[in-house]
Amino acid sequence: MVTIEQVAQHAGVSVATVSRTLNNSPAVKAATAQRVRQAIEELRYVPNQPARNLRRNESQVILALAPNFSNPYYSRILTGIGDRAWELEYSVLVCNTLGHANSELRFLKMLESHQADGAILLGCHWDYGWLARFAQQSHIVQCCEYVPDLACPSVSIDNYAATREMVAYLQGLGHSRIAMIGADNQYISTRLRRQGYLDILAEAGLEPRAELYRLADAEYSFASGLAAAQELLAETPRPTAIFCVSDILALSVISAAQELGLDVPGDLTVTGFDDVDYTTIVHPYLTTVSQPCHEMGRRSVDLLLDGLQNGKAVPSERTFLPHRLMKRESAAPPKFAETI
Amino acid sequence: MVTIEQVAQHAGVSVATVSRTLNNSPAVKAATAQRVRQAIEELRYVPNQPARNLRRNESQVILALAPNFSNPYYSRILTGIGDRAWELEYSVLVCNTLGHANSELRFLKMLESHQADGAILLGCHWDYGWLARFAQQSHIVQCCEYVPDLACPSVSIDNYAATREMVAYLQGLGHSRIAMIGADNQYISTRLRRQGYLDILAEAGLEPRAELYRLADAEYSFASGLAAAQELLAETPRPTAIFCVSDILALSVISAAQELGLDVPGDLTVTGFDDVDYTTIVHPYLTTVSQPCHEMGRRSVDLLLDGLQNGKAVPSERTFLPHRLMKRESAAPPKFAETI
DNA sequence: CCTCAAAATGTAATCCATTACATTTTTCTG
DNA sequence: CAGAAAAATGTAATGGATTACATTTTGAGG
Repeated sequence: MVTIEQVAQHAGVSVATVSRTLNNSPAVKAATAQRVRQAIEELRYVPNQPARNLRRNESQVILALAPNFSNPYYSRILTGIGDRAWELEYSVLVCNTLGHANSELRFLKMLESHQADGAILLGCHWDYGWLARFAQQSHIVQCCEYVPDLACPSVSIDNYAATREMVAYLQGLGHSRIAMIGADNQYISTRLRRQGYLDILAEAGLEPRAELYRLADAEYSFASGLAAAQELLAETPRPTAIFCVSDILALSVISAAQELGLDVPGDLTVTGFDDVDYTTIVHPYLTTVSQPCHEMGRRSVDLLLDGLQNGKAVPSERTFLPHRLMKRESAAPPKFAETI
Repeated sequence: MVTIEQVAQHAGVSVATVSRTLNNSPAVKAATAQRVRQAIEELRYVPNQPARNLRRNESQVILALAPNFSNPYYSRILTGIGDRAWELEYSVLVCNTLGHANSELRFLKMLESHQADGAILLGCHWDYGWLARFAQQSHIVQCCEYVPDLACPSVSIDNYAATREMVAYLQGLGHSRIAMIGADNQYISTRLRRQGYLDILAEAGLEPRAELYRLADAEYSFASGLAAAQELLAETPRPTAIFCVSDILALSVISAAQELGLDVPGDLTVTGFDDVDYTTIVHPYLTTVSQPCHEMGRRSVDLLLDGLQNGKAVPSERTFLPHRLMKRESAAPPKFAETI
């Protein structure tokens, strides 16, 4: 292995000069730098990054913890993170936690052992005391979700506003019997969407009915969506619209409806959330809320590195990025306009 | 920061003893180890991993290069890689190359700079001389794809056999006008699937016709599949079955068919490849070839670490994992059985 | 209780780069 | 051209662990 020492010898300078040349220090004379660069070239020297990092006490690595990056929603955010990190010459360690606390803990310990400089958390659990500790001691940014009272910057959309907008849109189409499929998890997005749904109903003078609010499992699985949909569609009178907190759930509702011979959107309006790829693969194309996933990922990186470089700027700044209502084919006015 | 020295002092031993305790050396007396562990506990000491790695000349990190991990096929393999690495206490740096040569190169350079111990390549490009160099100097494993004459182990399914099986199945259903949508890339899988298709047609005494073989773009995009499908469906006589080299392409064919008022599988049989999640979200459920993605990922890690530990075992061993024909709804006998 | 091998522990070199501080070289001024 | 300031370079300490080798401790056997 070629070391900096050998380069120094070959170029007839000291290791300090080689190091300075490597780091583009202005203190090196152009001619000397040239000689050093040539030596590097000739010996095919590649600096040992870990050695450098040890000395500088940094790793140039950031962690990205996600429950499951097979989920296209997360994978798009991770792509954004990866792209931005690439531009800034950082590496991203992607950690599939599967929502397991011990996975999250083990990955976050890499911060303590100096294997990573900071972490971006996508939809991680926060019921553990140790997370608050990490947030204090390390550089952490939350993406998609955030814990309200955690001193830790976050990037997300305004889930409350987006939900109100969507449900208001459905009301505007003439729907009044609007059901919702939420999810059995503690995410702030889930809570805010539920609140948005309830509030806008209330504002329209509609009593929210318990039988029109169902839960899918924590991971928004297709199967659990199917079950919830079947229950909702068995109600009489049937809801004319179902607002789902994820696109997969919306697809499961469409599937359940078709199973019953119902036409979407003719007999039933269905809306999703996130706007992942497969919302426009088969008809009816899904009416949904589009999140700027890629940008959210990029922003998280910027926020994290800001903190790393300038020493933890604003501790718990909340960044909300704009969402977009994607009006497509799965939502239409109800067949028999109801009177309110 | 707490260092090993402080632990040593606190426990009344030397740094060597602390280090040995950390690494579970049998040379340490049980009582001493106990004292050391207590000191570690009390001082909340966490070893500096980069320092250790520098000394040991390893990083405990492996690279996983993928063209695009938003693609569910890759993301499932990456999940397998991540899971196995997690078990073996390795970290995985996931690199989204987008198929760009300079991205691949920059990531692979992390091997030279000792930031990673080895790399797993998923469907990367191989037209560059430097890749052969890396394969020689570093520990690399190919997953999904492989370059025939590269001395580098690989894990994949037998694409040739799988394709023959699928096309034979279609022939068995009574199809003789079987079209294919391939992809405009140099992957060995693409080549082998094409060859399998051509060979089995030939063996059935059927002249392969150029107008029944179309190409989607290199990334199997939905849009390019749509275009190819439209061309194929405009042929007269129309093919009765279309074999696609990816599930997304198959979905695009179904979409194109429905646009023309054709029923799948009534009027047209469509098959995919890979068996990603969304093959069973809407009807008709896709008949396709299932790849053991998760296991392929896990195997790649094992193969890589074998090489790392035992110093490059079998240089270019090819591992083929079993695939499975998933007979579902999108394939059926042709409506008007043709005579051969 | 002595001797000696085995077991346990310690000392110091090592991994490879960065950087504070010291030293030399260059440049500029009068 | 001397002398001082500025620029360029060098020396050696440093980061935090591992480990070869040296040393001390322990315990068995006589």
